[in-house]
Amino acid sequence: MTASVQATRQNTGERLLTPGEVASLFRVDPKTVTRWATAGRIGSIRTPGGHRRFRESEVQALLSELTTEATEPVRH
Amino acid sequence: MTASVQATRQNTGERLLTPGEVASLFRVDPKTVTRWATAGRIGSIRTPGGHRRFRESEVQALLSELTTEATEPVRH
DNA sequence: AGTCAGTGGGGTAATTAGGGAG
DNA sequence: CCTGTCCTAATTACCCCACTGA
Repeated sequence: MTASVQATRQNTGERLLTPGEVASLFRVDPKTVTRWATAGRIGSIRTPGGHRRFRESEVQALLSELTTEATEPVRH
Repeated sequence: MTASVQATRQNTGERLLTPGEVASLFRVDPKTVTRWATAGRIGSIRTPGGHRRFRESEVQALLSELTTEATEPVRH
């Protein structure tokens, strides 16, 4: 089927990450990532079952801010 | 859309997605989408052979509803 | 007639959510 | 204020084999 491959990429090429994957990127516990989502520090998509998925683009953006590492905490 | 793209179209112009396509959108396993249908979390249409198809509008609505969880003011 | 990726059904590990205490 | 760990329950992921769909 040729349509399946195409339909997969229709959504702006937005890749989603699991809490565990995000946790690995930040070197933190998955629970911490969950708290970030609850506090609204990072956007999240919930599956019908209640599990969270995170946009890779948003995660990358947050990682970029970390590499810019200022001595002063980022005011949000 | 007058040319080549002749995807699965219903009378209502409703596009149908396969379990694999829906799974890609939510970053879950196709089997998980099947469980959603079994649990009634998402509507499904069965082919004469028993395979499930899902309405794109319903899937998109699910994604939209569950996309923004943070009601807290997010400042950047 | 065939091929072959995708799906369904069943069952068993691995993640995750949520609260709570350190 | 933020994070890592412990706990139970729920959800999800990966394994098998047989069938469907294009």
